[in-house]
Amino acid sequence: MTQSPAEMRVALMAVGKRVTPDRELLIDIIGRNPHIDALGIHRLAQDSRPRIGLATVYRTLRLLEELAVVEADRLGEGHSHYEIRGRDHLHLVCANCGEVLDVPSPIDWKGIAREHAFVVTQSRLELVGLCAACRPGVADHSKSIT
Amino acid sequence: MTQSPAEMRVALMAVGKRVTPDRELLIDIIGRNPHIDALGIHRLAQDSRPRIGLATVYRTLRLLEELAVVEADRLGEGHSHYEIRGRDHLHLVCANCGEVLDVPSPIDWKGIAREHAFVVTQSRLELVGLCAACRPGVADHSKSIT
DNA sequence: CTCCGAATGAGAATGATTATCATTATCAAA
DNA sequence: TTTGATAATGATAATCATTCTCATTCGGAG
Ligand SMILES: [Zn+2]
Ligand SMILES: [Zn+2]
Ligand SMILES: [Zn+2]
Ligand SMILES: [Zn+2]
Repeated sequence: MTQSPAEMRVALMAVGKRVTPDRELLIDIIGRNPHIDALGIHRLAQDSRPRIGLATVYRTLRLLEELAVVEADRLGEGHSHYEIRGRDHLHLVCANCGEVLDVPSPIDWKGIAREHAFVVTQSRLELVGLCAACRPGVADHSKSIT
Repeated sequence: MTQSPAEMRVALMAVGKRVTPDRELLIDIIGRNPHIDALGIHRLAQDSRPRIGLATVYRTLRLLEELAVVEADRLGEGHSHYEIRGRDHLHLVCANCGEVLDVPSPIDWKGIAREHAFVVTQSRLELVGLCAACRPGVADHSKSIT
């Protein structure tokens, strides 16, 4: 359940997919930028490969999700953010500035799964609120709530 | 942080919004059908008020979300599902049949919040996996994964 | 009853994501 | 290396959920 940019190569080959330059670049970008979104990935990718299309970004993201190499989270916004699948953790999402804190997961989902005869394959946990910098009384950071 | 179809009336009036027949009907439907989606709500609403528009459903959902009367969850799918805000709980979402189990939340987010100087206003917790009926080796239920 | 702002319905617009299709890249066999 | 089969890609159209617009209707204060 843990992946690294290098292990992706194995995951791809395991299902007969090619390890292309595009795919190596994209997984590398995601690895270096936790919680980045599709457009952000595309923008960064174009620095190295100007002709890469947005469709390839989405296609690759979906493929890597299916291979359980990356995972998507909505993080309170209307689109997805991606990160390499790693240690189980939850997200503290600031509703004001968008800051996302990764916190070790306090959930014993093995126990919960056992208790409910449920096979857990994925956990999405997020707490939305205000980060220290955005506490009431502090000047706006960026994406203020209307 | 807990609401009932009746309390909505108070919440609406508190911010100068009207308690219309549409709104009463919609909140009632959501109350009776946990984890229902916008189209489902619209379909049921039309039984009582054939002329109600989908826009009204979405407008009302957004309003009730802002008033913290209902909350939305993605539940693994590409659209939102709604339920009345009640006891803090997490969702066990079956990736195969779509079944959603509500489980009391095992998360001490007060402690987490304190620890990270974070003011938590909302928690979205879900575990995706396979329910008892969909365990490997069991015949398909409905929405099988491709 | 009359007036005005709130609420609604119908449909256009938007934004994210996916599908299509013609073209290009890859890799193995000849 | 050339060829041929197949996977991957780019450009763009299509989809899907949700939001917006605006003309019309509704509801309640006066
Ligand atoms: Zn903040
Ligand atoms: Zn994270
Ligand atoms: Zn199931
Ligand atoms: Zn629930």
